[in-house]
Amino acid sequence: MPSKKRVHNENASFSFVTVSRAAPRRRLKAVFHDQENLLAEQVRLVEEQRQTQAAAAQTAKVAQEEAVRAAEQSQCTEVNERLNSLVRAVRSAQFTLPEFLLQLIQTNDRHLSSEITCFLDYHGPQFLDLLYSRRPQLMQQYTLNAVRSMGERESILEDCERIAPTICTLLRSICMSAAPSERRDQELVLATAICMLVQARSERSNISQSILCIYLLACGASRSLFEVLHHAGLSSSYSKAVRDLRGLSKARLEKIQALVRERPFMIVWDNLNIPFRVGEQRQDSKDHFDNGTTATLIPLYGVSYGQLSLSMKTPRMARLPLLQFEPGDLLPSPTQVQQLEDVMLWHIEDILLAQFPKLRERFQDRIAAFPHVKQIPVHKTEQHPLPAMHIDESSLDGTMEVLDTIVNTLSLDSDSLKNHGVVICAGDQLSVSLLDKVHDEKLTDNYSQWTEGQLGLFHVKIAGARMVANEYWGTANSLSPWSLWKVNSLLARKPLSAGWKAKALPPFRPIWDLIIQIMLPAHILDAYRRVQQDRDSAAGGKPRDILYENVRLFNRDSLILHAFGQAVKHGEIGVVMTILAHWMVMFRGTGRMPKYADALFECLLKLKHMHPDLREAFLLNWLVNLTSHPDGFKEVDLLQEHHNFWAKIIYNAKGSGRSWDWLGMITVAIFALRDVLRKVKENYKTPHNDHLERERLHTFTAARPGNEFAAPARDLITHGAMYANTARAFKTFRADTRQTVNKGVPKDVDSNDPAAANISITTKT
DNA sequence: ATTTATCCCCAAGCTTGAGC
DNA sequence: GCTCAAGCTTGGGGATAAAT
Repeated sequence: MPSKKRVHNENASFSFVTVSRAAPRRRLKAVFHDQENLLAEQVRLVEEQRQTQAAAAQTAKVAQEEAVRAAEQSQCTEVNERLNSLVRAVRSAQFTLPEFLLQLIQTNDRHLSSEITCFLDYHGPQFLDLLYSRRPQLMQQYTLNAVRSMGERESILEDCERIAPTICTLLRSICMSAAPSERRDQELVLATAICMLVQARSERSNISQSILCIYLLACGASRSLFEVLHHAGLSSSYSKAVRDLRGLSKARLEKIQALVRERPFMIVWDNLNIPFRVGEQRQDSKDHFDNGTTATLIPLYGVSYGQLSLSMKTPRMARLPLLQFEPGDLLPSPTQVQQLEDVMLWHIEDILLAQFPKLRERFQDRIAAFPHVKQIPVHKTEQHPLPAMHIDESSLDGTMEVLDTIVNTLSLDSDSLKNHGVVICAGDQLSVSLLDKVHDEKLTDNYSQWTEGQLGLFHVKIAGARMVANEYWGTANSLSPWSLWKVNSLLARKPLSAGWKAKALPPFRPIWDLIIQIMLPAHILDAYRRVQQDRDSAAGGKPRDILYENVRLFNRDSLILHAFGQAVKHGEIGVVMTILAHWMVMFRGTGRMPKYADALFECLLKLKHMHPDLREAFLLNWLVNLTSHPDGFKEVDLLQEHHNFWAKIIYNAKGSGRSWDWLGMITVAIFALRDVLRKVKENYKTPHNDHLERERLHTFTAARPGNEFAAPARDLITHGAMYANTARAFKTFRADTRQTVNKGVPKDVDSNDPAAANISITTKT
């Protein structure tokens, strides 16, 4: 026991030693002899004393409590006595007790009523607390009902009917015609009119006007429109609208700042380009791009606060992102190959059944379930957009500035960051690789300690679609009976530029629609018509049917693309990973997409070696679901792109006059374009086109006409698998084997010359 | 030419204190 | 303890300078 030890020490040191007259030796010895006994005795005495004191304190305390209890008792009996006498008085006044209480509260006697009002003002909460502690369930039920009835009181018209029945009847008789209109909700007009009248009476009752002015602001109404509607009484003034919006965003930001202190979160950012174009360029007004960055904060699903501690990240020791990898990591594993095959087979069947719903109905119980690997449970993701930053994130400095600004916006310091743990940062390939490069900036804060890059799956999907489109695009205007170009022009769709040689990247939407919506279902339906008997036609010295090979490869690759899109939609993150493992090889095979191939390789290997908790969080939050529908998942970076889309509309509406005019024109065009696109989709959704059948594309044909015009497509998996055989493969992820050797100063050189100090680098083999 | 920020004024509502 | 009015606060509107 520490206390005993302290006693021991104190007593042991309690001896005086005088230098001038030393104690007699024998006496000293005796003391020494007895010292242990003496100490034990002293310890015993001190302990005894302490016990007596404690006992005395205990008795005193008990006595005091006793007294208090007695006092309480007597007070209680006294109070009870008084209460009883009161109740007797009440009864003698011909009241029952409940009657008395209710009447007391409802009394209209001036003085009594005032007292009751005062009582409720000062002791109301206490009174309610007492009621609650007496009958919790009753009070809960009551509160719930009260809140519910408050919520129901939303209809303005109902309130009006109650408060001002005469005016309501009057207005109704004016605006309601005998025959109710089909196209117009007259109640709505009535409610609006009442709101306007009420606001004219008191400018403080302006809820409907406030809502309308926010709406106008979001639509990008001009200031003059605001003026007109405001003076008409339909909306509030422009300055109020701006004030409200500012208040709204301030409140949102405060909410986010509170949120990041109690919930784990991830951040996604993307750059936002707003073109400002002028009709006639002048020295002081030219076309220019405004580069900015928008970010969104997403609370993590399935992770508790502080669970992703910073220690889960292994410290980065080298400039290059070094990875430990084995031969098995270079290709998809056999399980993954099997998974992909299952998924592809399931999708082939699903596409057939989607075209013939009656078939699905008929064989309802015999349709196999989707081969699940690892699915994100259905949940609803919250999203909190952060203020747009006028920073160009596509540079190292910009990325650091973005991170700093976000941390400032969230008012996080190093302590709260430490409490929160690892922050997952999502973005496109460029953002993630920049984030990775920021890691070796030693001078500033070490961002790598608390960030984890997450490759955006939407951009991977775009890359995958481009790969398929470019590989099977063929040559424009060639006579080959099948190529993506051929199909595109047969369907009279908008001419595109694709293929590996094309200068511009193919637009994503049109090629996705072409491949997934139109060609894949058509091919599968056509292939179902035939039983494939031919095997690899290229084997041996047989003549090659290049078109047949192309179509088969295309079917495989587009099916993978389709499976990826579906897996994303349903939150099937296991299948997504499987496909990524395949695409990693296929991107290599193209020879033109090294960045995405590297990014996927790095991403998958990082995931393999990641701390299990962090990996789970990473995977569960790789996709978001804003609707909580089972098929409502989407990629995190797509969400950000959608934000940018809206930001552009709203921001541009408030830009300077020129851009406003310009954007006004564009937005009109966007809707027109979208309508056209929809129409095209509707018309071509189930293309009944016998081109595939006529050309017998899904059959091996030895001497096919037009074969000589077809450009053979590569089997991207085969090509990609060969990449690892090259000398410089994966060089980004391997440590630099060169070592520095100090060879000293050569003898024939002046040793005072610092430039002569020769350190040479040799390669160790 | 238009938006945005700021200042000033006004009206409604709330608080406080005097008078009854 | 109630009523009423003065004073204070808040929110809204309008004008105008600054910015774009």
